[in-house]
Amino acid sequence: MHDAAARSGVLVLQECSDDGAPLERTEVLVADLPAAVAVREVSRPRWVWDDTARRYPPLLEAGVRVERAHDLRLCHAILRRSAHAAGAELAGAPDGPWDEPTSPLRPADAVDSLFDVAFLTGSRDRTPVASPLVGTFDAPRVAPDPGPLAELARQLASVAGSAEPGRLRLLLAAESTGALIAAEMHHDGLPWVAAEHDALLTRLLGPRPPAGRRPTRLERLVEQIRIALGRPGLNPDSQPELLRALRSAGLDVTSTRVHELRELVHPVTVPLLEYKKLARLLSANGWVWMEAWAADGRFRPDYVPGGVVTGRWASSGGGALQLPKEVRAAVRADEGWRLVVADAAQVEPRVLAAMSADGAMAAAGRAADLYQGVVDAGIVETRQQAKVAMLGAIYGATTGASAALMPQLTRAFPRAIALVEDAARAGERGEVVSTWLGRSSPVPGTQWQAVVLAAATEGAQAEDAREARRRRRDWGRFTRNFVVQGTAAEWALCWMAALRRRLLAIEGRPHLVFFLHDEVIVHAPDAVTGQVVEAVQEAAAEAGRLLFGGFPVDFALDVCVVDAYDQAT
DNA sequence: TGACTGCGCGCC
DNA sequence: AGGGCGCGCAGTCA
Repeated sequence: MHDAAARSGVLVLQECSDDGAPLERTEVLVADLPAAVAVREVSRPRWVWDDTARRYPPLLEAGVRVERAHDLRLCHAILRRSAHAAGAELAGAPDGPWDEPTSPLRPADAVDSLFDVAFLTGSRDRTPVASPLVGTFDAPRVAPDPGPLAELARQLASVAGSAEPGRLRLLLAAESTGALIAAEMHHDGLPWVAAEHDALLTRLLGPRPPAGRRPTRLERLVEQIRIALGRPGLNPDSQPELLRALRSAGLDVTSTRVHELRELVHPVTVPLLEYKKLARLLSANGWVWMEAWAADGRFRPDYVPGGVVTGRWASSGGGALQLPKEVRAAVRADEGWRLVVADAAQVEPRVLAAMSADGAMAAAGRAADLYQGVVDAGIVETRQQAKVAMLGAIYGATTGASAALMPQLTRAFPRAIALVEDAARAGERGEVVSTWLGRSSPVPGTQWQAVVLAAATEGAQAEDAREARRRRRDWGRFTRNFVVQGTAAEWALCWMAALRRRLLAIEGRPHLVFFLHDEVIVHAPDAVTGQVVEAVQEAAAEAGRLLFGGFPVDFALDVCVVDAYDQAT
């Protein structure tokens, strides 16, 4: 068990000038956190706290916005694993309180904790100085049970002593800003028109039925399915039951998947496919979902920054990152406001071109549509081929159309392909790989190692050897994808952070309301949508420069200004 | 009854 | 036998 006090109520303020240099020590005793944050606005403070997901929501409730932060929990997770900082004390430490997942404070608890607040400024040598509230602090010695001050010292030391301090600093800043944005987007919410959603459900499913009953449209489809299969009591929601019924009707299927059902010629296919589609809509985004997640005119998902190993965000509850296209009509700007929807085109190939300094691939990306650029360069014949080949290279396809195109792709983009191949080989050897900014892959699990070792021992069974090869290839595909997906996530974080900073300077408080890996939505007053579009574009270019400096890779965006999300192309 | 797993499908 | 997720349901087991 960890000391709860180590995670409670402590936070730090490192004050910086506009260019990021630490300022002289100023001392503020903080008895009221919201007021203190407001007071510091002029001097670009960076708040250092244990966990944005715990600290920021109550501040937002109090009407306070934080411009910059350092999230000790998220940064700890990155630094502990980063190959660039492998020599640091953080890297070898056993699991501690900073490795625990977040657990948001209830607002009432948060208010109590405000009185535990410590205040800290950074001096020029980056040595933290403790406030009187927490006593004298000898940086960078590490306490056995590191509280936030000791943890900050460890992190700063870890970065400073790393092989890539500049990249890691950018990564930690981007990750921390992402955490701020996640909390703000939850607070502000995605505009959601329940009446629109209800109309859409009613049109597709029929009127809302009493609890426990199917909507009329689904009920009718069930009847047709039962008749077509000659099974009066069939429950199409039960996969085993449905599979048995299909097989005893003489259909040669091994699962109930849509792509397999689509191949069948039988009266059941049309109603069954329709049923599956609508049943999915009902269970994932039906009336029950609407009341749970979008009841007050805003959809407020819980975003989980850093929730995916690659650095992508995850979400918890509400399926925020799987919002189906068909319900996006319910996402509608407020009266007098619009939605600026921006989608970054083919981020992963562009990121790969920049990481590998592959000039030919970057040149193909000079076109707004990178895949078309590949076609125009005469490398493949159709856009579809270009897309399949490129994604296959990034995902590690070994068969089919994608694999067949690999030789052409390798000739055209030798550096890019070498980068992903190297990442795959490293993974197969059990090595760690890293993104551009230094987020590293996990070491393969002990099971993986055991299998590979077992297969390498004298007298291994053929079966075991096959299994080991398969596991190795699987892990290689994971590490291959990790470097690209992870770097794309870093680009997206920088894009969003740069955009957020620009939005703060625009009248009328335009704000981010949605983020989906390579797509953002800004809710903006009608009068400033032009400025917002410009800000989105500038932010994309800035993100490219931040990560890749002068390397000439374009990050093309599709941007549109709409009333409702479904109008976005 | 609740915890867990596998399936299938939504998103990128 | 292409990477990463979350979720709801059915089914299973304790």
